[in-house]
Amino acid sequence: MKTITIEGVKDFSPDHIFGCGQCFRWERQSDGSYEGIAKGNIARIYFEAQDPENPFGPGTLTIETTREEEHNGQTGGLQKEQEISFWRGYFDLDRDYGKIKKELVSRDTVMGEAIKSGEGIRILDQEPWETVVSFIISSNNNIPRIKKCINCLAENFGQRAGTCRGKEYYSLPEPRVLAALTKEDLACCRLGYRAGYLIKTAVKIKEDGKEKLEDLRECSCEDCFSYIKNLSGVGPKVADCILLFSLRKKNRFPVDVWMRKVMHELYGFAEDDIKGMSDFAEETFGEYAGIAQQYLYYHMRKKDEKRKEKKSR
DNA sequence: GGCCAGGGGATTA
DNA sequence: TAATCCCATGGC
Repeated sequence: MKTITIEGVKDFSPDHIFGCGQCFRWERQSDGSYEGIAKGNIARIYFEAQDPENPFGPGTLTIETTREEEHNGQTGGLQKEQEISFWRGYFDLDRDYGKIKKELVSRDTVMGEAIKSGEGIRILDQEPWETVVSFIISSNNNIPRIKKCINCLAENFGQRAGTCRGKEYYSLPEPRVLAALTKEDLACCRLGYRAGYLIKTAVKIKEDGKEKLEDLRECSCEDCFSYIKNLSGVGPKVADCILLFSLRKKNRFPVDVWMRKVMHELYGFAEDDIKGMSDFAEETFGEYAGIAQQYLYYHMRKKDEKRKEKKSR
């Protein structure tokens, strides 16, 4: 086990980051830490603010990584400096979210309330292939089941990445592995009709190369969108998620049922006016529309939880 | 552009 | 027990 500590981290809450629907491979532990895997790196992470009165002020981010010697994954054998730089990138630590929050609040009145719900949200820099797979599975699906499907894929067809506190971790299968499978092979993962989309997309990515997907990060939004949207099982909503969560296009504004709810309730849009919502986000939030989306999404989820609690009492 | 099937499981009525 | 919902898309 190796421990990395990064000091002076602001606007950081594991609950907000891992709970805002952007990722599916991290699980909350009873002590409030999160355990999961990113780019083949197994880790347990926790955050402690310097001043408990100011939870979103500067604090220490601790990352415990476990890697087995025989495992020679993509980041295997990295020097400590490189490892720190990987996690800094993954947690988007070089972006000043405090400044972004201030800007968003100044441009819009509803945002203030939304940001208060998820002050410590950050957009993770996830692997494109994993994000493509995850969000194809996410279509018309709920988060617990999406997680189950992804874990099942990794455990049955992925590569063993190591163990953390007794739990075995697997990376997601490579495109060439998925491309060689049939719907019957995938039946154990209960992907439903998404299995066919996944196989078709894996064949396409295998042909084009996984690097093509990574290279899209350097391309324009338009080029990214048209390539990603062309994959089987990817419509405009899923494409926007992939652009925002892994291709670093922070201006994308994915509109799902929750966003429709929040845009309807707090901004007064008609529930099916997705175009109006997107245009409004682009005009109002501009380059930070994706980050604004995360605050709004998390805010709505929180609000819904509270509504349910009230009902059950 | 509108409509409906696709899986399956959890939640609600 | 039945209906509804879920971070939608594909195909007609």
